Amino acid sequence: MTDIRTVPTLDDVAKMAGVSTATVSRCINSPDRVVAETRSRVKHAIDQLGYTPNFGARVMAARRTFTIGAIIPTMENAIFARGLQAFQETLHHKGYNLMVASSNYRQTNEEEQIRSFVARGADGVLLIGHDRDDSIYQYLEQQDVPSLIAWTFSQNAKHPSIGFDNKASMSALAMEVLSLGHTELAVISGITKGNDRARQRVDGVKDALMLKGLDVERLKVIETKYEIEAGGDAFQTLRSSDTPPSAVLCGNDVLAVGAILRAKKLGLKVPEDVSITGFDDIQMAKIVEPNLTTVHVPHREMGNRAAEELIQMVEKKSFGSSKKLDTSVVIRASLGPAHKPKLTVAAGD
Amino acid sequence: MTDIRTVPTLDDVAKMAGVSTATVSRCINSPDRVVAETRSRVKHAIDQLGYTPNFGARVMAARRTFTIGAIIPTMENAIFARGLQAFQETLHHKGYNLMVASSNYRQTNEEEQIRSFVARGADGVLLIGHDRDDSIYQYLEQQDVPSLIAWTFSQNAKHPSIGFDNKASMSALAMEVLSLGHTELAVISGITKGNDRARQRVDGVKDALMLKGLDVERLKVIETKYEIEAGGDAFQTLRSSDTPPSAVLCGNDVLAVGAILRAKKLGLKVPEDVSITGFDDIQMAKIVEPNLTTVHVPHREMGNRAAEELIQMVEKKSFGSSKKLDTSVVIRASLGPAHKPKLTVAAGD
DNA sequence: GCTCGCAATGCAAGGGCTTACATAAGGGTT
DNA sequence: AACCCTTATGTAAGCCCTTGCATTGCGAGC
Repeated sequence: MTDIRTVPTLDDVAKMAGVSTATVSRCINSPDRVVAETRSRVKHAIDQLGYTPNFGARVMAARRTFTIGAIIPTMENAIFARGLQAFQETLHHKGYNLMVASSNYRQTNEEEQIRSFVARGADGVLLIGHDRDDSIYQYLEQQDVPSLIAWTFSQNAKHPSIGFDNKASMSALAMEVLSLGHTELAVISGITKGNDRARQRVDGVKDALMLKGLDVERLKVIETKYEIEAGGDAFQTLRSSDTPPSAVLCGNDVLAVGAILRAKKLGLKVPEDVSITGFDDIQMAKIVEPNLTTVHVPHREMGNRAAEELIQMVEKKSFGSSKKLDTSVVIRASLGPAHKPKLTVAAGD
Repeated sequence: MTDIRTVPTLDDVAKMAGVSTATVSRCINSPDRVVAETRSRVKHAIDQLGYTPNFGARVMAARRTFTIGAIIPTMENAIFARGLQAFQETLHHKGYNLMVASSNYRQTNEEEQIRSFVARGADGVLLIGHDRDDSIYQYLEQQDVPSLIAWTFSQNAKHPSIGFDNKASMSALAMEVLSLGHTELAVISGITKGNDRARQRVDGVKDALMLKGLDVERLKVIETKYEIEAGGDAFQTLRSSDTPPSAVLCGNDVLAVGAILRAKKLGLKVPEDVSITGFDDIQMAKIVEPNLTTVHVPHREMGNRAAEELIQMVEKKSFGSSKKLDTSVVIRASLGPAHKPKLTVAAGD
């Protein structure tokens, strides 16, 4: 009956349980260092008082926030949403909270967000892709905040990453396309500047062409925003060239869906008149008609593993190890054999 | 040349600028209380040292974290992802960070997450929908953490909300359906337990039936998870009844897409054989074939406004005011006039 | 010229927790 | 029985800011 109406502190719990604050703290943070009987006494007191540790004090004393920051291009793209969902689930499981910010594919935004997270005491940060200014990595190192890169994987990068090989995956897909006799290929890519994933996907197509002994120079590449409409516009541009491609490989499913919709609008049949492929295998791929041939990426697994690895790095102060996840080419109706369209193109202009 | 290799603190800045720590603090937090000349001196010192305020200490002293928590059912549904994206953007704009957790439509999870966020010192929390145990609201009140509810709106609820009228919106859609002559309606709903939004949508359909003088009892309602496959299964169940519905209204677009895909798989034509509608107007609605008739919801606006309102509540300690946003029925190809399937009566009686 | 008020700044008290180190108690060993 | 080691717990020193109150300095009003 002393202080009614005030938030209980460690001290209160300690007094109630007849132990020191250190013991209470240990009960909470490393229970095995306290004998069972004491522990139960403390627990009882905690319940009685409805005690919750004060976050600020804890952060200050422990120099940890149990918070992980993730900076992704946008939550609106299903692939990030899905991976992030998995990431958060694992984080939560291990007692961490997730802070999220989005960069909108802008490096300056990303940098600002990183600094903001560090200032907010994030124990670690998850970043997408390797491409960014070196000063940011230095900053993170100087501030002693571990970072892990996801949605891509590269063996020889300086920083640990968990993801897949964008180049090889795209190359595998392109090989499938080429094996169907297509020779006139085009790529609708996302903006490659500052986006190694987009760049690698384009490179993957080039790899395949080289492997088949085809002329890489003839590959048409259009870069545009990752939006449905943009994909459609790019497709239309490609079609209106003198030598319209018989197969269009898109940098992701969103662009591919845009291309398919536009193709249909132009009166083209997919894949009879033109084959179209995507990348990511999001839900839409199985909804659009024809269903989209694409590269399947294990987004959830990536999110889960990224969380585990990052926590390792935070807790064990390990440097972090990279992990490559497998992707698979999923052949669906949007890809068909090449027919030389001759001059039967109905659309055009 | 004293302590090399250590993170600079307020003290260091103060010494360097030749002022007290209080002045430095004021420079950062309320610059107008410091004279310009001093301010610039301090700024200079901050830059020189690369000083960043220590988060923990700051939280502890100021009793604020500038962090807002949002607990949503799942990031994987585009409607939450999109709203959340907007929410985060506005938050960031105003100097707040976003913490995210997902409940997977489970109340117990949600409660745990709420407590976790409060313990982590969230300045406010964003919740989805009204349905939850009263004890949670009490807890939030007792802990003095303001909360705002989104994705729904109800005038007379005890708690402030920003969203739309699920019931009226669905009712408006149902009226459109009924006006096309459909009499045999069915609903594929999300699980309504603990989900007022789902419940209200079903109620909206019932409202419309009553308004038209039709028998509400005859409305078939199936509840299932918000997943494509589940929507398909539910559709199939409905079709296999003795009196298959001529129009199926789905609780959201995901279910509707599932229903459409399954309908096609079963050899049915949409909307000739059966009309199908959704709710939310996500991207998929315009991709699935036929395009989906649905209710358009201003997700981004909702996210932005929710952020503004919640910050108001946090900073001004205001109770928070509710705001209803407008939705609109979007008629697309998946909805057509009723034909009595067997005894082909012309529509429009 | 003196007093008063106000603006700018300084002083120093917390704020609640973690953890290195100190102490105490118990048990095994010789 | 003396000794040492281990285990359980206590003591108290931070951790680094914010902010109420105190102090100083200056111009205006009388």
